Amino acid sequence: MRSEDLAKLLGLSRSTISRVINNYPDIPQATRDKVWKAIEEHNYAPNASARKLAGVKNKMIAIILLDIKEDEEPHHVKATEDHLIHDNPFFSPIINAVSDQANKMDYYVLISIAYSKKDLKKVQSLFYQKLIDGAIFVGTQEAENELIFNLIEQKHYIAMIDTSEAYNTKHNAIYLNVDNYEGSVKAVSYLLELGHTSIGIITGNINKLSAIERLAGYKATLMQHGIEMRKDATYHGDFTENSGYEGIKYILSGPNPPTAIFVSNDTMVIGAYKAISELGLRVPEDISIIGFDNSFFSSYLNPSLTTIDISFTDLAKRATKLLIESIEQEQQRGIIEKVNATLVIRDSCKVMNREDKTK
Amino acid sequence: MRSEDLAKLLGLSRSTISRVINNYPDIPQATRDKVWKAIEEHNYAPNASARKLAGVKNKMIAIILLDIKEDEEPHHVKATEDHLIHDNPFFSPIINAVSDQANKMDYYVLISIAYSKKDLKKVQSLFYQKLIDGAIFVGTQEAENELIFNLIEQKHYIAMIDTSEAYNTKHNAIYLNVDNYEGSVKAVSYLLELGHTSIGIITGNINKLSAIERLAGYKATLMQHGIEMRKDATYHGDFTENSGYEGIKYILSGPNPPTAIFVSNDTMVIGAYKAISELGLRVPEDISIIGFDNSFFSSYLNPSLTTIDISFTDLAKRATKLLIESIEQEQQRGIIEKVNATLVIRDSCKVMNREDKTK
DNA sequence: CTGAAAGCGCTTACAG
DNA sequence: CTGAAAGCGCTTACAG
Repeated sequence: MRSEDLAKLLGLSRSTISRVINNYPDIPQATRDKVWKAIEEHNYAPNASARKLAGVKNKMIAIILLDIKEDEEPHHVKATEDHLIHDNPFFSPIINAVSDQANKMDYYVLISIAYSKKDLKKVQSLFYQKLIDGAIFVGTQEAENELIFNLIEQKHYIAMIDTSEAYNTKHNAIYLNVDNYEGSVKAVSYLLELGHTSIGIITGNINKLSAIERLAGYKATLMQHGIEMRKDATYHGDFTENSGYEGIKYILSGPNPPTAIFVSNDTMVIGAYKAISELGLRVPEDISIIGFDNSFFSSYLNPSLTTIDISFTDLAKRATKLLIESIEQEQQRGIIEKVNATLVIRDSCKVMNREDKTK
Repeated sequence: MRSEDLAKLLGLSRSTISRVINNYPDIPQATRDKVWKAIEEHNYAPNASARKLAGVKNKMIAIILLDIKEDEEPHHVKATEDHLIHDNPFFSPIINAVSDQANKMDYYVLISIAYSKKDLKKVQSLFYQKLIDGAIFVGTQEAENELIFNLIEQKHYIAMIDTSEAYNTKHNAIYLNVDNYEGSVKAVSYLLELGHTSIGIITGNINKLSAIERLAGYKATLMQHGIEMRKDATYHGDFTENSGYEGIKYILSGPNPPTAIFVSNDTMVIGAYKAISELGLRVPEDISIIGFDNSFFSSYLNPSLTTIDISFTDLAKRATKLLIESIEQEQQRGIIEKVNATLVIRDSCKVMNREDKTK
């Protein structure tokens, strides 16, 4: 069914059909009703390609998940031979939130997962083919910057989630990031409130901004309370389960172990719990543990993990909203926003009482 | 950049540009090279809408996640005020696998999550607008059937994952389902092999095909071994965490509790573990537990859960492959396939030794 | 081998 | 208020 057919059926012209569909004024209610009725009846919908070609907006954005393995593996990602990345705790909430927000604003969402430079070329071509009006990139690394910055310079609308915003001043794009610093301040402050004064840390991969910021928040909070970082309670991990395991073995082997440990992400906590159990110790009775990320599994750990939630849902929604607004206004925008990190209290940290402290 | 511009630049006609892009024969290698070089240089890509309008296929499919709450809540789904469904363990692996398979076959993927009848109308319109060539529906329920069957009759290409295939004989669509029966046969057989002879069950919501089939496999396997189902070791749950909790309390309160329990999905195991812990018992020393689904969290439970894996990845890949093949051949196909369920052995079931048995 | 032209199904000034 | 016509950027018979 084409608009032509519908027009003939009703004794009208295509122009009129088009006008009622596009809500032009100056059309008598009677024709309006007649047309809409026929549209419903015949399941007519204007051909999307024809509309687009005639100048109407697509209303389509893409969400691009990057998992490109040139150097090291990104955060939390374990790939199988098949390149599946859904183990990434960001995956579901981000896609879900983008989809919902876009839907709410009447946009379609194309999903694309890029594992290689070649896949990235395809992403680029989404813009050149004018298939999409804009895109949200998740998890870009240094190596992808050039391609993305090119796109931005070519006046395409782009939002980036969880990417260093170092370049923002030069680029008209939307950057949404986690407030890692604030998150670790909250984590360490909580431990201090519980009465812990000896707090160790297992850091993430210190090449990553997130690891650096989380460490900085830890350090600053301790200093503010007149506590110094202890070398023997600090382990440089890399965000993997195994480094959490090693970290615990290292830190708890000392003569005077801390009473609490800030583990820089939840994935490392899995290894940490294993090591603690092997040492015959218990969480939180013998050692308090706090994580970071509020990964999907953290409430299923035993004991359930007190951690820092960084609402990827919120991040994704805001990115989507800002991107679509920017598209609708036909104006590129340079925006940096940080999303709050919040403490999620569960069962892995205990209150210190006097005996514990003096012990 | 339009093909016209490129043509002028090269002193050729649009026809020729189009012919090299679409790989027509009878074009001298020299012109081919010249054109491709210019295409690369100028980031030219044919406008997708124009191509589509001129008759070239879209190469776009949609993945439709249904979560419509007219009667009861679907399987495993907890919705927040925001309608997010990403807690569903199917979510990530299915989207990821569809995306990867489609990408491999050079198709784009549109994602749509439908929470209401109204959303479903939008999905319908994806077809009418000719935005997509076909779609994969996940988790449809009775109420959505009419709309989907209409689409099928209108010669649209459709695949359905995890839906009753009862209607297949009437409809030319691709149905991919889990072999629930085989899965529970495997679960119960494994318990029998370990030496358990007294095996309880917590069923799922018995209105659902999956719950019925899982129960049937359990019953049949016991019968085959000359064991009868015990009323006092059977609890009718509903796939929720809470019903797992209640089920354990009920079954283990009897005078002669079973040594193992088949819990019809992993979500209920979370509740079951809680109840067992409250009763002061331990898994698997005091009671063996086997689940179903191999949900993302099952390896993080403590002890890690022995369960049945139903590879949604495989399911989704096959559905995608079949759908796209059907689109390419321009022929609707009626296909039903069941995907294997496999046993994943972890730490929640113990071997029965003689003392246990005679006890 | 390659160009001119029709046609895909819309939207939107332009007339009336 | 509404129709006829141009135009969006391609592809593809049709000629040559």
